[in-house]
Amino acid sequence: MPELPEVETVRLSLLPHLSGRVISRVEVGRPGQIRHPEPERFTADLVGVAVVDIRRRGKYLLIDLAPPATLIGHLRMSGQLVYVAAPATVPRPPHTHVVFHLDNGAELRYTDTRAFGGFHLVGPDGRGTPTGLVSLGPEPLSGDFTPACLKEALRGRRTPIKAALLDQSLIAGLGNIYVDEALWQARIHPRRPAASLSPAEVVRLYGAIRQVLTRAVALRGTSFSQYIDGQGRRGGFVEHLQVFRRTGLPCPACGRAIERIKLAGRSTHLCSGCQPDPQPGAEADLSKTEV
DNA sequence: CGTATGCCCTGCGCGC
DNA sequence: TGCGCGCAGGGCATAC
Repeated sequence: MPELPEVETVRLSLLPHLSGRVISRVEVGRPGQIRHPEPERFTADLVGVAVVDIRRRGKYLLIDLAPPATLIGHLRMSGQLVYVAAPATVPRPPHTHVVFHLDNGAELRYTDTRAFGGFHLVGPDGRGTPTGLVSLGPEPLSGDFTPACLKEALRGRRTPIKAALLDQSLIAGLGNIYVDEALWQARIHPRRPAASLSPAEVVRLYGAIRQVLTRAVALRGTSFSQYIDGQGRRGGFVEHLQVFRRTGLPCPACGRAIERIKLAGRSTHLCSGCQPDPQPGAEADLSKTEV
């Protein structure tokens, strides 16, 4: 599941290959993945267009083009964007929904088993920009993001801190993996109301978010079964996960078994020793959701 | 406005 | 062994 570190890794791995390349043809095998404009116009408008740069905002990949336009991609759960230098020698994987042919004979292939991801092609007027990108919160790894920013984002929110951190309009780029990891590192229970965090806890959480994301980017993200970067390589952060997908294994800090609960509609991993429950009385309700 | 819920989609793991 | 069911989950529309 590509989150900020995985999308950043895809960006870095694609940039040297795509920069300056011209799109010669676009194949769309599954029109539903083209979100804007209509698939016919999408493919027509991209022919003869050059790639100038690749940026990232949250989990969105922004491919800047010339003449001026931006190809905006989102990988969602299972999307993969892979550069293939010699397409004739590499069979297309199943669920390859979009193929961008380049002027050097290479292909940029978009593969997505669950087909949640997709593309927007947006001109200089910005029409067709995904609503989630318009309302996206601050970049957690930018210099602008400070503990005061985090405190402001959480202000007045009664929703669980986990749900707040997953809300892309509050902070950009965090998903299920890195939220669980950051909350564990900050020793904060995921169910704590967002606005109830003390100033010291906000600072701890801020540091944890920055550190977890920075390390994950350095290790080229986390791979389970789906995620690979633009060259088909797997991420190295899996071995550094402390709680995520480690239900029943000992907490690296205290040795207590990692628990798994359901929260904000997401599976949530935590250590009840290191992350004290805000409502210990809700024990009976919790047991129903624990796995 | 803030918060909660359901849907999109496919592969996989579980239970019988 | 084989089948069917339910879960997994990011973002967005919709409802309250």
